[in-house]
Amino acid sequence: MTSRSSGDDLLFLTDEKLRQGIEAMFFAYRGFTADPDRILETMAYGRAHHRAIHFISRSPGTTVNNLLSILGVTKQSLNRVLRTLVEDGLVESRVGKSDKRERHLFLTEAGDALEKKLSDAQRVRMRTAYRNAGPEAVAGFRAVLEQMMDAKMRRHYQAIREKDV
Amino acid sequence: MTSRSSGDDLLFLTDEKLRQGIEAMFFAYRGFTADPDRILETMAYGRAHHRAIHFISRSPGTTVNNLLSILGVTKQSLNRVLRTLVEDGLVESRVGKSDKRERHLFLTEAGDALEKKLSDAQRVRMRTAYRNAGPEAVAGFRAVLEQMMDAKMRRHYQAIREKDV
DNA sequence: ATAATATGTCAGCTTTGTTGACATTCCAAG
DNA sequence: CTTGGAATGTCAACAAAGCTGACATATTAT
Repeated sequence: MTSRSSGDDLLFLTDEKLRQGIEAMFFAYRGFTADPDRILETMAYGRAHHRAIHFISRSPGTTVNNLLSILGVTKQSLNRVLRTLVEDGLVESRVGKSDKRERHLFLTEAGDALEKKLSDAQRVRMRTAYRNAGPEAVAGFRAVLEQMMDAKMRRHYQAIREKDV
Repeated sequence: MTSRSSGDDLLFLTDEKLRQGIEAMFFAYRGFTADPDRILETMAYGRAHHRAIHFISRSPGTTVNNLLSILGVTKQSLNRVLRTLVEDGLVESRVGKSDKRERHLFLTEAGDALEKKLSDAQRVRMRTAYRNAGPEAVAGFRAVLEQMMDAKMRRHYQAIREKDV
């Protein structure tokens, strides 16, 4: 653990450093989304579809409400995306067994194929970045990102993460 | 420097870890923009205005073309944002001295005040995250982000960064 | 003179978010 | 067994912020 107290060098907390961090986030997020975006624009889908597919893939059988909460959008906005994905046969929406009001979402084979395609593209960049930066940098990267999340989002993040601890 | 070769433990490069990194970026970016977004939605501005204001503040006198290249949008899109900022007296656009085709962009006092307000909100979160994670984590965070950028964006990032090295 | 550059602007389109209203289905509490 | 509330779907209208294409203007470079 890094010490956070007294004698520590606090130069990493100057406004200038913080501004650089803000810019790094901005530029990096652009890179982060660039590869899947390129794939998506060749079809009739956008980033919103990618996000839905990603989280359905990560939590098969998740309900619409849960997905809503993860994605942080309105049900109308999500519904529009989900409808096209169901119509196009990428997502299957099954009525809940115990509670029939709920819809449980699954990727079809075609949906899974697209997920893999998008996720591969994104992971290639992540893997290269991770490898170039090294394991310690990656640990730091994740620590800072986790601290940057809203508490609610952090819970979602940790819930999904608890797959391999 | 962290070693990148042979005997190293490569568990940080598993697909599962990479997926977690992808989700961390997604959730963290939401947190990253949340605070300024809350301020912006009380006025007639959005995230696009914030970005313009941020980079004009960082590089006073920058040209429209340079800003275009940093933000990665079309001139029509930027122009819409810039026009409202100039109309509202937050940004000043001065005809270039040596090349009169160029417009150099500056924040007015009012623009600077808004920049500070937005940037303060964003930095509070960054500072807390940085402090909680510690200096080494921050170094790793920035190393990974830098690796994640497109080469072109990395050049912009480094150009701005070279203010305090 | 002519070509290229930097900028601004008009019009129209797309994606993805928002509200508000309303219907349906179903669980659960009284 | 009725009724309230929850989960979902859907319609309409709207806004922010991207995009393309076309065109005008001023200025600089060749």
